[in-house]
Amino acid sequence: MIKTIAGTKDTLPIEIYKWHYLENLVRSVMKEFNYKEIRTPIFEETALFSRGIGESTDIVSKEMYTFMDRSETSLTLKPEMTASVVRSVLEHSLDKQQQLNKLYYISPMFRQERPQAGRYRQFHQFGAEALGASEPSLDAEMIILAYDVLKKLGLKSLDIKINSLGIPESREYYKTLLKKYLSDKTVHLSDESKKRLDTNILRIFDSKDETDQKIMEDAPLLLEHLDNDSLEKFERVKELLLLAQVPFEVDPRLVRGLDYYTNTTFEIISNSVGSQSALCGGGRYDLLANHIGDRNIPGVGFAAGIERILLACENENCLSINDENPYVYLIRLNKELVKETYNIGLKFRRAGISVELDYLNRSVKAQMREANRLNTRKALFVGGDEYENGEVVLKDMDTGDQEIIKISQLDGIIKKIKG
RNA sequence: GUGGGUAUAGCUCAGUUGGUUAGAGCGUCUGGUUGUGGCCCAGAAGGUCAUGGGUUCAAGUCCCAUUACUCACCCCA
Repeated sequence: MIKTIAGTKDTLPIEIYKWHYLENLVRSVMKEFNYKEIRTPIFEETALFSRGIGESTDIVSKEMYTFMDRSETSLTLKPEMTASVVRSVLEHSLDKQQQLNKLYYISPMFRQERPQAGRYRQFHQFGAEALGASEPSLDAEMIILAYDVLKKLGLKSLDIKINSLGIPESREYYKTLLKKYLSDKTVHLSDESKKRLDTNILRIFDSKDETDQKIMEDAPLLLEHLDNDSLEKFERVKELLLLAQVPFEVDPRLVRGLDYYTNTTFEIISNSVGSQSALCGGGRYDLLANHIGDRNIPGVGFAAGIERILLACENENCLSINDENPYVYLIRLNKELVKETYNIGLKFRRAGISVELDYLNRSVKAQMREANRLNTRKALFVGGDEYENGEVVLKDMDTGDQEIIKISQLDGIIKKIKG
């Protein structure tokens, strides 16, 4: 038997309503904030990601699905969306048509990691990117936007962590301070962290190793060494979050893995999922456009993991009601009336009312059981004396009440149901 | 890439110190008097006990290998 490959999964009909619900919610919140949807190809030239995300990152160095096509071009399935969106804005000069572009997406992403709870090789993200302004109001808007979606789903145990990485100049200076601080402690660091000394020293803060954490407790913090402009922007982000009544905590240790971040970074964490607890992450990337293109476009954005969010919803019992069932089930009382029943069903369907009926030649009892299983609101009986008299019987499945309706009045009934 | 766990019906799982024909609940299907669901009752279908080897008179059960799944590390959504 051929099965799905590791780290991918089928989303079966029984659970699809959750995805529809989440997707609809995302679209409506995005509309409230005036973000426009953008769709980009599932694969891009490899160079876009290696340059945009950063050669030294884990994503680029070991997690990308990269392959050659027949013309020997190196292609990569998108591992994240920001680089693609920025590429698209540059390519179509959206930044020249209007100064600020507010964009959102819902899309699959691909990373070749070892799968575990809340981590898949094909996974799905929704997210937003605002390109063309470095105003802190947009940084705050990203956090508010993401938080509103999660809140509207009914999620409770959410922690928002924010930090500022400042600008490269102050960050470089700070790195020398950190190196100096660690210089006499290097031997005590974990092997992983020793490697980070050269590749990405900031990420030693992320280490889960206990001795590492102890060492880092007294380390100098980037937040204490920001330039004045970055500090002021960070203050404004915090002000706006307070005003929006979005709870957050400043986490000076929050260091995101991607190279392109400047100033604001943030993460939304849930403690009702497994160890992959980040539902959402994002930040500002004012330098990215220049990296992959020919001009500067300041930007800020976030990405949220749909599988993780749905997992959290499951564990917190949100989204438990599936309302994607047909409205009425047609019960065929006499076997000879197959065509007639089918035709009445078609009438409902073409009028925009969702209908199911029997395709298996089953007994009336079996048809009723099916109607009950589907949880339809009504059952409509076609056949017997009533049908001979030009009538059908409409039964309410909750109350059990039945009423006799002239077939000639069916159009009116349909109108009433729709109204 | 590293480490732990698991593998018996469509799903969730029992299966004793190895011992006849492998079980339950849920789900599915049929029926419980002409044409009416849920609850209840009766019945039916459904299994290469992951795969391959080994030990034994005898293996779902013990041993080894393989594969798959799963959780965690690294990192991330």
